[in-house]
Amino acid sequence: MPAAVSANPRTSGVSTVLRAADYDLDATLDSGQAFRWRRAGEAWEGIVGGHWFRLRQVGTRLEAETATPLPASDTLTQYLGLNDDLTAIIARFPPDPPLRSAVATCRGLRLLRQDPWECLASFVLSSTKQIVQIRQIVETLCDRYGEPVCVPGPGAIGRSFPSAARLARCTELELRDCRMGFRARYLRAVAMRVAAGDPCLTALPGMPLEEARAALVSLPGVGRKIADCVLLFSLGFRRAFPVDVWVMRALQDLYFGGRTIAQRRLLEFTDSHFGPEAGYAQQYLFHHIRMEAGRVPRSVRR
DNA sequence: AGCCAGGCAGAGA
DNA sequence: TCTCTGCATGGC
Repeated sequence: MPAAVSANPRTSGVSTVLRAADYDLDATLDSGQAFRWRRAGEAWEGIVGGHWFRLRQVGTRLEAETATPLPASDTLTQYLGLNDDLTAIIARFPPDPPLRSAVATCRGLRLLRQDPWECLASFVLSSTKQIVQIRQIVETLCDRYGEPVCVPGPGAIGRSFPSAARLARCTELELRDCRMGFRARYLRAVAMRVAAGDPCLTALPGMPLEEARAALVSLPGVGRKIADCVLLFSLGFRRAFPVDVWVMRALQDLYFGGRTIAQRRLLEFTDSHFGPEAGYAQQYLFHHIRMEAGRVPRSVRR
């Protein structure tokens, strides 16, 4: 990926320009995969690999500003899924009307490749929480237990997502104080397991899907749905298909004529119907229905 | 004011 | 194997 690098006197960091054809940064960063990105005018600000970034998309140009000299140049490219061949991926979707409609609306949406620990911990916090609330909890957790990160501006400071080892040293009460309720016990237990290397998250991508999923589900507070989020959003398992309440309803409405379907049958369906890029299909469906819901007042929805 | 949120675990049938 | 319930908290 060719990148023009230039000094940026305002931030004493640097700016990079990446090519981002067939890419939708807004959809990608606002589709419930990651919880720390926040809008800053036309741009998005967040932290990847311990480095602060400000991202702005202008057409097929993706401008990335950092506060310090750039980390390895492909860090961001990997994270943002810029190298995914979206045309080939979408060509592998089953040609059904719901997916066509989702692609027509959200084309350019990508799967992120997040840090596995941050992804796992964030989704442990996600159960029966709205996305806005997950964001709040994660921010509090970072403010209190993350490591300082350079950001532009005098006296400003950012925080990394706290490591498993750091959170393993927290008491359940300290975690509860971050407003995460009953999830505190799970987060603490998961942090202790991961800090002890059981499972070793970086070893999971080399395993078969079922095996990696089983390793994640063995963690307290991690079931099929959260495991699939981690498999899909951080470990590169593109067949993983997280089914949350939204996707459940959408699948029943769009593929089963509104009838309620047993969880078992639904998983058999998603496994067989959506093919090798099932995870991408899932994310298109999820983002699509969430955008539609956003435009309709709650009172009009079912 | 009440319903529900990118669920999971344990109990009981 | 399936269904039901408790769990903390806050947006809408």
